[in-house]
Amino acid sequence: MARHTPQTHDEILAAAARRFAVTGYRGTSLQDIAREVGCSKATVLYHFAGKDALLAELLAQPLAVLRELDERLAPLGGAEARRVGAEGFVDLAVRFRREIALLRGEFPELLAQPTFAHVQAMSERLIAALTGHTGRLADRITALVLLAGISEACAEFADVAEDELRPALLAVARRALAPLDPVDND
Amino acid sequence: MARHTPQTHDEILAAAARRFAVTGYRGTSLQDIAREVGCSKATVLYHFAGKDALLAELLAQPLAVLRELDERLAPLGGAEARRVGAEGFVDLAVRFRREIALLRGEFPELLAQPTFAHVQAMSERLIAALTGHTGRLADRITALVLLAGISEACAEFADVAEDELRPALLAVARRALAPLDPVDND
DNA sequence: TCAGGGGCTGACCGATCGGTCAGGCATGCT
DNA sequence: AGCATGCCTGACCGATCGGTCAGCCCCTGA
Repeated sequence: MARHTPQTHDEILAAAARRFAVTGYRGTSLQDIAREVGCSKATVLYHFAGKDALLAELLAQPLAVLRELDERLAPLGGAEARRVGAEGFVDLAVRFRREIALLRGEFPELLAQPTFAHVQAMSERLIAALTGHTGRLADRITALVLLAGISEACAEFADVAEDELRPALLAVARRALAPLDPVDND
Repeated sequence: MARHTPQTHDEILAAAARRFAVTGYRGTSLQDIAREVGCSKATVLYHFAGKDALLAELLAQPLAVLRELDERLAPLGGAEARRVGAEGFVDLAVRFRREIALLRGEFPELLAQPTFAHVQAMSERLIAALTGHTGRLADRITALVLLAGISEACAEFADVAEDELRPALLAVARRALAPLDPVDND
């Protein structure tokens, strides 16, 4: 039953990603992951400090990219913040749609944990950027509809090719954000 | 500790709605609900057949309205289907945003249960209606962005007044759907 | 040849879950 | 008074969760 190969670490990670994407983080037990890999639950916990460590490793790369977008957005304002924010987030969501899928709906609960507190702060700044920092409620509603909608669409259409998903999402974002700042062209 | 009043049923229901909205359906235990009511867990299960019965009763009304929208949508096509679908769903989401909030992200898992199989079918028909039944992938992506985004926005802005939330969401929906069928006017 | 260590395991732990059950305690009808 | 009924409870159940631990197997290098 045992693989006796040092790549077990990666196999566990891949299996966890698959299971999380189907049944969610909470809905997936270490037993489930172990069964999919073909090893024991203890082996999973030998390679990873805990269930949360598994999730953290799976999310490390997309979170790093999100942080980069956050920093890129910091000095921007108005129409440019909106454009860069929208394009940056669509790109992020499309690239890491499998990782987004495995968070499916557990965003609120998981982000409430102190481990991911900075993520919540970043997403709030992203929403502010998408409004062009107007602070108007209607604009914030629009921005949230886009962020949540794009995330869910990426999770749902995980099997669709990037170059088919990305332009469609960009088009929706542009349409939804279009009238926010009429000065904007391009 | 006991209330000894026949309205315990309603108190449990209200407490469950409050807890579900904060920690989600899965994240809320019968103990949590009982503690909030000030009764024992056994009392909760005396008034309700099970945890799922609690959820079913909380969702009964919004699901009935969704079914009504589904029937209203059945004979429609093209631009009219899109308009009625968008307005109907925004109205539904705004009216029952507290119920939507308590599903927060658990939609996929909960709707996967056979109990809610018809809900999934209805939401697929709703997406088809929002595309004007074109069947194009880009249109289906747009529709899903809207459905998921509006749901999440309603959950997030549960405290915003209806007459502030509804027009903002309708505006986003109209903007996002606008170019789908250029023949459409109004 | 044999010691050492990395990889892996079954057995086990305490906690918590949803749910069951027999019985207590008022109240109201006969 | 006696009985039935509705409401509620503590104690308990089996299942499952994430996580721990002592020890086994096998490969490697001295």
